[in-house]
Amino acid sequence: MAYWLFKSEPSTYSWDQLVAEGQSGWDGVRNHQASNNMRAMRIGDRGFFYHSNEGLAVVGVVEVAAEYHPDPTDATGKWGMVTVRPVMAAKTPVTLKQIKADPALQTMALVRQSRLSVSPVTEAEWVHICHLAGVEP
DNA sequence: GCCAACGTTGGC
DNA sequence: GCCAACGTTGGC
Repeated sequence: MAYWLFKSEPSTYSWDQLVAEGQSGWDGVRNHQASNNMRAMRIGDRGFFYHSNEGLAVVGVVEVAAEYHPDPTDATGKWGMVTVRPVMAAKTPVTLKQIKADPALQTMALVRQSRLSVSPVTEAEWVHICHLAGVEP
């Protein structure tokens, strides 16, 4: 199983909306690196849901419910998306500030490539952040 | 194929 | 609201 991190601006699409809807296509990604990360996802992979711009924290855990398939919002047919569903909310959101201050998390793509909206997370990073968030890895 | 101009993302 | 990082576009 692999681990990932999905960024979303809460004003555009929030954790609460995902919980309310039960699942969602991760549409709108128009960046090759982010798109390639989604291509590599398999059903059952887990990801952190991160609020960017406002909140600036990991707020929940999601699971990949459908692998890479066409993004209906893309008229060109070139881009795809995965479908995710919420697994559990973070008991304690893990802020970007915490992550940046944590020596064990400096190598995270979130820290090193701040503009990448879908990024990989290592197992060590996953376990570490789950502990900070108060959820079972 | 290079690079300047421009647009977007996202932290501060 | 500003600006750094970075991707894309278009002229040459």
